[in-house]
Amino acid sequence: MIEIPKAYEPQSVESKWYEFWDQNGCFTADPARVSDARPAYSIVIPPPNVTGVLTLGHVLNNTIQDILARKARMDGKEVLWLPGTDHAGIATQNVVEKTLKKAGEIKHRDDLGREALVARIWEWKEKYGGIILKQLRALGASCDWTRTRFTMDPEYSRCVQKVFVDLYKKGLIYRGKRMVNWCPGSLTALSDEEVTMKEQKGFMYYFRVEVVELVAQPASAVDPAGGGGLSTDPGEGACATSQTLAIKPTGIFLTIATTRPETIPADTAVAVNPKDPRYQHLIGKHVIKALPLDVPKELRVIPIIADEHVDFEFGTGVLKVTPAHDKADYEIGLRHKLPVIDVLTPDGKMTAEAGADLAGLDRFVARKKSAELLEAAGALEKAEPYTNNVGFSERADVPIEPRLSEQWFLKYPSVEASKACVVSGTGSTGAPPVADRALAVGAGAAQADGASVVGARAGVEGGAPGTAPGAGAVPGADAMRFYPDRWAKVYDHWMGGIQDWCISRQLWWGHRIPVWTLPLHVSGNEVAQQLRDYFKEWGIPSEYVFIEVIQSKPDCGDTIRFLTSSDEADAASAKLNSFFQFGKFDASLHEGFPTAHAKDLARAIMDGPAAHQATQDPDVLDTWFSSWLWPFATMGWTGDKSQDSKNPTLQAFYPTTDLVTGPDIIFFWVARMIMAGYEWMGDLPFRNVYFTGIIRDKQGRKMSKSLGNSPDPLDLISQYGADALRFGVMRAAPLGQDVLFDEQTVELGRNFCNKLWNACRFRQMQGGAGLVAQPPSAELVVGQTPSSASVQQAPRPVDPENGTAGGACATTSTGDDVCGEIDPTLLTSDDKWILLRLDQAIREVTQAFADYKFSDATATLYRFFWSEYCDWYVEASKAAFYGTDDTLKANKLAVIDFVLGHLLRVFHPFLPFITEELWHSMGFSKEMPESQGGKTIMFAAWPKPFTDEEKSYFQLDDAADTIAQAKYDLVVLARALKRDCNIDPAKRVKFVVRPAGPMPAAEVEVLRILLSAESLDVVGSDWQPEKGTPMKANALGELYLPLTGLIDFAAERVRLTKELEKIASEIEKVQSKLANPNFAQKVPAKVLEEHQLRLADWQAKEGQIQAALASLPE
RNA sequence: GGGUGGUUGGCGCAGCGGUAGCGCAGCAGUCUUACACACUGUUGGUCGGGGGUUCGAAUCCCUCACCACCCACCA
Repeated sequence: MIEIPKAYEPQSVESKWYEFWDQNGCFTADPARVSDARPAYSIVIPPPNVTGVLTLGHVLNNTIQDILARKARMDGKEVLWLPGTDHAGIATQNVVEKTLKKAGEIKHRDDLGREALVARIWEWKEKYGGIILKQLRALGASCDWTRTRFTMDPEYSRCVQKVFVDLYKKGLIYRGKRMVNWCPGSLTALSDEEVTMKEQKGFMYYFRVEVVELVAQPASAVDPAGGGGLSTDPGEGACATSQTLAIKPTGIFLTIATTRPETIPADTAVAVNPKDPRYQHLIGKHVIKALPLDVPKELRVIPIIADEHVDFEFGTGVLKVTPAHDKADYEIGLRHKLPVIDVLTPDGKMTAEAGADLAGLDRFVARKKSAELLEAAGALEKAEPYTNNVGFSERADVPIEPRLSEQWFLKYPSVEASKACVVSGTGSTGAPPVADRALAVGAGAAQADGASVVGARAGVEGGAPGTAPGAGAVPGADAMRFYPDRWAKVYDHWMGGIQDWCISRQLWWGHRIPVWTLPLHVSGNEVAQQLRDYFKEWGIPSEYVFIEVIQSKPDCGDTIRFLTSSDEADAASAKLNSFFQFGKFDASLHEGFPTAHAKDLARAIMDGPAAHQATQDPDVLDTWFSSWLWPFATMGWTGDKSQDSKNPTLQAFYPTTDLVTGPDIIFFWVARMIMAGYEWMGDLPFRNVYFTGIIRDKQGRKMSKSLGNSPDPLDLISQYGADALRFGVMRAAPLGQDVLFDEQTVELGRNFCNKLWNACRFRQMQGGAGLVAQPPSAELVVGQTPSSASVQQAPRPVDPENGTAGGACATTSTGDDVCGEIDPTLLTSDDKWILLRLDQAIREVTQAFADYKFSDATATLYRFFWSEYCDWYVEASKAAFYGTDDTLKANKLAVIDFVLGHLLRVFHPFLPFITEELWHSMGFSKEMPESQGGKTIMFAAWPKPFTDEEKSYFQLDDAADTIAQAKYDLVVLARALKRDCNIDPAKRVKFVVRPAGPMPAAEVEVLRILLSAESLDVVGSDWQPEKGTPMKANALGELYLPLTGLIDFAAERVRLTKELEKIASEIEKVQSKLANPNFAQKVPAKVLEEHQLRLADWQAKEGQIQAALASLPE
């Protein structure tokens, strides 16, 4: 006999079952099993950073995914939950660089060099990377670990390269010199999305400049504005021609407001609004820049220009134009052909061009310094405290610098198709959110043209929300839903104003841009053609390599640009690779290399300076440029249509069903995945997107290391158990709202598990010991019960003590010799009540799933299990268990088993470990066929609510429900009565009941047990209580608490009067409503009736109380 | 500046047109033979302010206030 411990101890249970699931391949998805009867369900994990460790955010996110996956398995779907990690360029490189620096191995990344550093990062990744995936196991995540992917897996890299070449060929990727967000901390360009605005306190500096006129010398008619003196190219030096201009002071001063005085040396104009009457007359004149002071005035002359961009309300209405260091200014510079002076180094220090006073200083030090310089020169008018928004690098947390640099940009593909493809997801009435799909639509089969998608949207807006928008359309091409749907607006807004994406990063860790350039001294076209022939000879298909001749500077020869999605496994590509690494050209002159051609080529290329070698672009791609392919690149996508159409995984599981992620990456990731999905798969990447909230502490603050308010989930798991953490977090996480995390909620989860544990223990004790050890009975297979599926699903645990008094095997009157069969004729009102509650709970939880309202589901589970099952049903069942009627006991056990068997299954997605443990130790697993719960509860069928047939089979009518409910109500009233009469709650007292209708002895006993009464006498209408006996009454009858000689009449009078007052006020409320002539006239009949009933109800109570009051002796 | 979400008892939330509910916490009892990680009972709210629609409003509309987040090149 196995004794269940008094308290649930999760630790050993959790590791045991996780190992069991894992080793038995329970998480493994097999596309071959997908069929009409077994639809596919898929989720791809939002890949955590490979450097990541588990946070509460991950717990929230992955618990939801796990719940969805487990529910889908119980629904009989073939489930793929695909895990993996992201290489996370900047973050990972930073981590490893820091580690190396800390260890004193390097001072700077250059100490190692590119190849060595990347090798070290790989080393680090192999050793420490993906810890988080291991941690997810502790949480119970049912990921298909056999399919774990990394965004820098060779196959994945090939996808990235392929996509790059594809986009390039489509003309969507281009290289250009643009203003980008430059991170002086990480020394790389960033996308707009990686910049977060922060309010910063600083100063608005007002400084004066003198307006001058320039008198051109006849000798040199140079335009001072565009003059070489202010040339962009420092190598060409200051333009001496300016010196020949005479400066004529005007005595007029302009005051300029700026927050960045350190950029004054980089100003190349001063702008005013052309409509600004204050300054119109100055347009075309010049000013002398205030800085740098060590440059002669003549060299600091900049023009006053007119530009609409200038807001004359702001500051002084005069804008200093710094094309090198401000996006808007750069635009102005372009419009007015202004020169660009860069005074900042990549790491944010002032260059020599900023003047001797500032050169070498950090930009923020220089800001103060330049203010001082202005002040010293008498140019500073004032400095006012000022708060403005400054863009920060999300990763490095330093202010970014707008910086002109040469980068790769992407014009987003499939934008039109991706726009407005999201429909409202609120209504639960619509198509099932968890889309059932038979064989998934593969690439090419689906048509997601913009028109049909937009049409779907229009239909919804046209007043038919919730109707399946894609109905009639190509399967798989219907729209996507966001939960909560308000994010669709955010998505639409972003899609509407979409800007080209800067995809190159000046880092070493990542997907290196698959572009090589080869400067030539000969005709590019000729060489290009030669090369194409060459590749042809090698057998390299043209789609693998793209060759073009690009424009070069006039004094140089042509440059050839190659793009290739190289495949190292491919012999031809190996040649290609070695070819591009031109330094190794000679080494490649071995067998198979067409020597003649090679020589020609070598001559063509190498007949020049050594610098003229093919070099690969040094930059890597933005991490998101690989993650946006995640839904299909993880499934073995190749981009080759015929190959992909034969890929069972892709065919079965793409598009994925649900995506669970945070709204903070809606642009970074979600939107881009949608575009990528349309572009390369011809279909959206997922049907539903669930946006989690953000985890905050109980004061509503974001979790952060510095605040120390972010508990380690693993600590919580070891302290409370994974189920407890899951349940706690889900309870606290309503759809669409941030989660205020309090450890207390995990404690509550633990208590809940413990309660569940003990509820099962109670069942074990009633049935005797040894449930576990009992072999399964052959005849206990599903399919023998009367009507229906759900009854058939009801597991009936093997009774331990076949034949004993406590056993469930007492033959029931149905005539079946099935153990634990519920005999409907023996069901008490309590039994029927709990079955109805169970039914209701199953309905609610199932609906909550359909709506993605997991906190609703947990609330229902909590209520049903704790408040209804434990507090009432189990307590009531003790009447039978303490009694002597074995038939009744057996039937009671059958009901309990039925309820627990369903309960465990409904709980399983939320509490996978404890439910699995109990499923087995209670013997439920022995009841079920191997594939439907016999082996693991994971594949047991999700409980269904009762059908009408089943309800009538069990005679689950409202009457029984009402009786049980009234019984419990009366118990509550009686307990309160005991308190009101100042009776020690522990004292067992005698009650007397006068039932309003017939009341079987068993019911009376239940009532007695619930009241924990010493006795409960049933009396008839002829019985008269002693005057003033405290009484409570409801529809069930009147309950007296005879207190011979103990009644405090005065106290009782007070109590009753108080009660009467309350009732009177309720009556008054209803009456006044009914008295309103408008009310009776306008109100629906149902409401009117309901009010009248309520009134009658209160009045009846009033009568009872009044009678009691009247019976009190004077 | 624009947008979104929120404002219901001490805390966290539900209710979204017809008797203001739940869970924690609090308070008072109880080691009642599943569970003190429990049980029983119980105190707290004119639903942010104002206006409107309605027989009736926490619930719909308008407006204001505050909080949070997102977007936006105001130097």
